[in-house]
Amino acid sequence: MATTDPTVRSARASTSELPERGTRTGAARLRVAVPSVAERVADELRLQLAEGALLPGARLTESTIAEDLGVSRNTVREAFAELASERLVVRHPNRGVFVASLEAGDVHDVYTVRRAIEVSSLRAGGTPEGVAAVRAAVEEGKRAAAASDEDAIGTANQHFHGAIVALAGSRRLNSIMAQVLAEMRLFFHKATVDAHFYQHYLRDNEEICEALEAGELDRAADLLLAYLDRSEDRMADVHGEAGTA
Amino acid sequence: MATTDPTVRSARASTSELPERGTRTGAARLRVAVPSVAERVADELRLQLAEGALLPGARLTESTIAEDLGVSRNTVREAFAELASERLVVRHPNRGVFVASLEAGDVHDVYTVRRAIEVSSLRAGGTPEGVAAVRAAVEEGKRAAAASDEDAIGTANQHFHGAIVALAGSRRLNSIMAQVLAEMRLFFHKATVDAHFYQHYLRDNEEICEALEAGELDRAADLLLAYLDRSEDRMADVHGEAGTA
DNA sequence: AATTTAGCGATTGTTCAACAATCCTTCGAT
DNA sequence: ATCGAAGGATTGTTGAACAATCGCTAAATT
Repeated sequence: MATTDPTVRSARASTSELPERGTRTGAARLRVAVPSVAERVADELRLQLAEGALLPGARLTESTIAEDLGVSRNTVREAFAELASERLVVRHPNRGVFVASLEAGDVHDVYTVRRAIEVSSLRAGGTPEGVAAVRAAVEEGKRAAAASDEDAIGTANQHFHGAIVALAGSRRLNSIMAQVLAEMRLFFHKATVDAHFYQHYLRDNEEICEALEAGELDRAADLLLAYLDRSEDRMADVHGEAGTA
Repeated sequence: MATTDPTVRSARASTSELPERGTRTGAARLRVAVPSVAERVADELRLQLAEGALLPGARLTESTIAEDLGVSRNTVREAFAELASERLVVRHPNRGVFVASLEAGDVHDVYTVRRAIEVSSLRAGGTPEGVAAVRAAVEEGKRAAAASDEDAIGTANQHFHGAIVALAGSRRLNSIMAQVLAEMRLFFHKATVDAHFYQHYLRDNEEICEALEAGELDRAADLLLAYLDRSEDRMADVHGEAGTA
């Protein structure tokens, strides 16, 4: 059992104060929608989550975060509500919130969502710009591979799948996909994958992209489906499978 | 433009106090997870939303709801955050939260999500119990039709589609579908449909169910897809189409 | 010695009261 | 009639307070 220690790396955001919001002396020049403090707190936590400053299982203490970020506990609470709705964090009533961690079952669950959303979106075909975005993500991945930039390869891969979902042109699907990708990112920190983990992806992505560009949607969809299945297997391996039930 | 009047029916929950939670004198017999006050507030609002006590576009004033439900403004705020994450309510910064309403574009968007999720789930086939649940929803609809119970027919229809998604056995897909259905329910209040609106559904549902039971997943999926397309068209009609963009 | 019990400290859940910021409206000036 | 300046109302955020609950430690019981 790779159960993460709940006390590991409890939120010590040290001096990471919230970015000032320009003190607003010179009047809001544009109706740019200034994010509320609660949102900025959520953003900050999301960031720390994404870059692995907060590991799965870590406990987030309200008062600590409130102090570190210089906001009220109540505001932190609202931020928690947001993160919880995104499944990035789990609330244990009366015990606190903890950084979420994908269990074996969750991996399969997440891939079930991805299969549904990505395949359906790909079948939509999308606009030429949409297809171009997919192609761009493929190239981004190739460049990252050429530079042997592990992190960039992973990012490019997420861009690729994000671009596929974007083909459907649905706000809701996009936001669902964004959440799923955020969840997976969380998981990847536990599973620091080695170089060739992503290498396979690059070829697959390109092949899918080519089929898409050629308008062979069925073939593209089949390829994507196969890719997702393989990817899930690999993820399950990394995690240490325990009977998906 | 059927723009709903923002002041219409602002939350006057009158005497709808929150249901007491047993005062907890006799110690919690089971670890039944007592929902927090914020959750109960969200539940109450969700209920009023579902039964049309709060119409789309209506404004929800923090202080009013706090008083009516006998809770603090801060707690109402947390409830709002939850509802907003479910898209049942929209936050206009510094202006308040309003009951969400589906615009023309949203209808298409919602159906895009449904096509992705429902078709994919149906293709999974599911367990015998899952299929039985689908069948049960069909029968429920028939009974409701026999009794000419408009409301019950609609409910049965939602059960039917919920059961289809449940075939995939994915927590996440289920919760996504639940949200989508909640959004649609919201919309239906604006579009009080006439009797034969649902009548067509019953035949379709049964046909899909039969294909599913026969193991003809591809055919079932095609039927479902066609159904969703037709349903979207009808919804768009009711709404008063304005060019889906 | 092992197990249960009781008590303690810490943290969450919730309330309350205050104040700044912002928006909408109304009124008044031009 | 148009524009701009108060005014009022509501949201956004804070800080402090207190009850409820949890986990742990130490005492008490068998």
